[in-house]
Amino acid sequence: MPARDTVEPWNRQRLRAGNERLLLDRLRTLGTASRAQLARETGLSKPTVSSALASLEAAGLVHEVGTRAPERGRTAVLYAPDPAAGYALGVDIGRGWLRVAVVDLDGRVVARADVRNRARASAALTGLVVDTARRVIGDSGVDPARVVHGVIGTPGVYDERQRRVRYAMHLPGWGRAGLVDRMCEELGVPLEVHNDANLAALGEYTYGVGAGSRLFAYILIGPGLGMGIVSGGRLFTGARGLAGEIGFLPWPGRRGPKTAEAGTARAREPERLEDAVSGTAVVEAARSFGMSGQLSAKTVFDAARQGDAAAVRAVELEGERIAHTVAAAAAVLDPDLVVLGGGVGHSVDLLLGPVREHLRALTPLRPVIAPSRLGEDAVLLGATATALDTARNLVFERRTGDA
Amino acid sequence: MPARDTVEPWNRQRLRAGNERLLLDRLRTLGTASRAQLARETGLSKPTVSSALASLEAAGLVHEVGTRAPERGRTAVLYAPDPAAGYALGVDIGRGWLRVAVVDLDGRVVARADVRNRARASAALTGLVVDTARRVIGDSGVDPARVVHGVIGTPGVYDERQRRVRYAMHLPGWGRAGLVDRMCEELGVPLEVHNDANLAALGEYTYGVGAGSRLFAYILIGPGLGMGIVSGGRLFTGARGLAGEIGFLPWPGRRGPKTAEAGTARAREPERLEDAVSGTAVVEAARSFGMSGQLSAKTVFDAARQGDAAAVRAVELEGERIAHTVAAAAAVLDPDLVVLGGGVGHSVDLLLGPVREHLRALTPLRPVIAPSRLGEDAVLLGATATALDTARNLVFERRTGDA
DNA sequence: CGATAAAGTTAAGGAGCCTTACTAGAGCCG
DNA sequence: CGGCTCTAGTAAGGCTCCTTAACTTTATCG
Repeated sequence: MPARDTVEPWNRQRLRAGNERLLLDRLRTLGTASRAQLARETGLSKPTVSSALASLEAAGLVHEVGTRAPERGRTAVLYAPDPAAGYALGVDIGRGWLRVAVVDLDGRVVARADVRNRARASAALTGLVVDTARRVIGDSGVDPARVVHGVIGTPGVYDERQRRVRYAMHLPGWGRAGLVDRMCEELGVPLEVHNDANLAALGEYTYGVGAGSRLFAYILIGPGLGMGIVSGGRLFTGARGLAGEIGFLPWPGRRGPKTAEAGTARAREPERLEDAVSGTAVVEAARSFGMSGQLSAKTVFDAARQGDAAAVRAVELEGERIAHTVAAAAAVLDPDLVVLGGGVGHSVDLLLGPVREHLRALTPLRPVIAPSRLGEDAVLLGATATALDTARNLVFERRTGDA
Repeated sequence: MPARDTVEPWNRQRLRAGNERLLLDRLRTLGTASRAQLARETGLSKPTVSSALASLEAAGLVHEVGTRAPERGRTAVLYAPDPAAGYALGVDIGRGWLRVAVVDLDGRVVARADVRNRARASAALTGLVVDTARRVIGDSGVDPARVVHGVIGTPGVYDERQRRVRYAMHLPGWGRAGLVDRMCEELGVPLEVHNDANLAALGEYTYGVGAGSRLFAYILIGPGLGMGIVSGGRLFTGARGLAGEIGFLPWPGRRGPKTAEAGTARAREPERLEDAVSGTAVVEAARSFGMSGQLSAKTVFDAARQGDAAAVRAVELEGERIAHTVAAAAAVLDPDLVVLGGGVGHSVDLLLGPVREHLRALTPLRPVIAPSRLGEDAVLLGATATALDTARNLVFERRTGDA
């Protein structure tokens, strides 16, 4: 496999930086450790560890946190990364809710807000995001200058060139150019934008059931349909960031490979897989099976739980369609785990059975299927996890500058 | 994105090795360069380049290859990597043909053989591989000890634990355990086994139309159906090496999402996508449309080229089914390029039109679709490219040992 | 033939790591 | 209680390898 990683020359400064980085990372995974312990674990000599750790402490990235007495011998001084050396911002812009959180470098949430998103225009939405973020940072008591990076999760894909979000049909006005730049400016925090399904996948990988999976897929079923793919701990985005846009999967409802010839397209089938699987599709299916009244995905699932025949059939159909989606993803990606989340997350217990059953009929590849553990928080936590990663890098790289 | 790369400490020796590596890699991409030029390009100082290059030369990895006079000033001494510092072996085990090639470190083929594979048992096949490989190495005039690594391409997936190839239905006896170990022993060359579609993808990426693609998919249509995925220059294999096993894609012929309810499974449709798209499926389709006689995929395509109505319909159907495959892959992976290869490679010109047309109806995502440039050689060249990469690493790492 | 420019070497200096040898502190044991 | 032993951490010296700067060599140009 070609493609090298590093292109920079390795001089002594890089050597030093590399070792400090190594120590800091090890300290983060261990939580707390003495110098002697770090020397044993990293393979560096004790003097080197002492001096590198002194640099890190001078930069404010690390500090003493107490002592520990070994079974015999001198008590060791323990060090730990300083969680307050920087903060990261996570934002989840959904159709119904706006969620914002600030986390410290340990990943702990220090402040959070969930507000209803009633914005119907771009200016209202950006204003709401900026105001809420300012309020959350204020609530946290953190110096705003210490918030070094932010990540926003949203439906659609951010186009770096045009500086706008594309394919975000459910958020009115959100596709205008320059919105993110303006928020970035007003908040004074560098912002990145990522697809919500991708972030949910990363969140579930970092804090939820995905931990340790070699390749896992997170299917986000809400107002829309999306999939996030995490491969070896990294997001898999495809050539243009559109990987996992499974709303576009070929779907017999649209124009089956065989019906093309005969021209016998069937009437009531939705045109796109997205419309067939998303939350609104459940409602439509329930209606076509005879349910009536004010329906939402939640009420249909609740009715199915009560044994309502039409609702049960709608849920069954939804399970079948999800199975189709999972089967396609399994054949192409070979995941060891598929997580179902999003709006239907609360009702995955009802769906798991039908999905697994139909999957048996569709394909011999059967990855483990599990419900989301983070539920509605997956996108937000994925955003903070991503921002956290960048923030840790930034704080480390700036360590020589000021402090 | 979490997951760090290096875990080892950076001491002085690693520093030196890293810089030598940097120089060697740069020399490989440039082909040939002077010391001053390398110093400018890598950012290392001239004395460092001189001394590191002297080490590499002492190890036999690099040598002088002449001089070049700049516009003004002293003539420069040019260096280049020594292609004879090691060799790599590539093997393509197909149902009809066995292909073996030996390449030098520059990737140039120094000897090659293509023989018919008539083996019908495991012993015959391993014997044929070993004999042919020995013969090719002999023909090349290369010291067998200098062949440091080999890669074998085959249908199916190699299971490291059970030490056998799985899912290779078209090769009788090839699934037995320990075969690869035995060949490795008899040849005295470390061997790896990879899926043929994966290697073809890598071959097409390295030497063919895939060059520079951020994410590209190679669909191998032959006796079977497979897909290789190259992401950022690296093979994407999924959790268990089964990524791209698109023979398992859900296919309405098997049991469409809708026919499940109505129970109106249609008669003549193949059960699995693999059977519907592979070369033999073209023959069956042609037959069902009225062609008769001794048919092969090639004869059907030839007849279509002549205007035979039944053959044209069969090709049309094949194009439609391939479009289904491409659409599924596009929605999940977002490739910027999809290459069609394998046995149908010669006839891709006939298929491209129908595939593109049906794709328009299936999905708004339309990656570039191109025919394979390497044709039947894709698997073999992918095998040599993969073996070459390992061989280069091995030769570099052994540089201090003997030489 | 001297000025200029580029390639490459030599010499001096320094950064950072390792090893060795030491000090500091804590428990155990006679 | 003093010495022994074991671990943590520090100090000094040495080694490797990189950089800077000056110098040599060799080519072209006026």
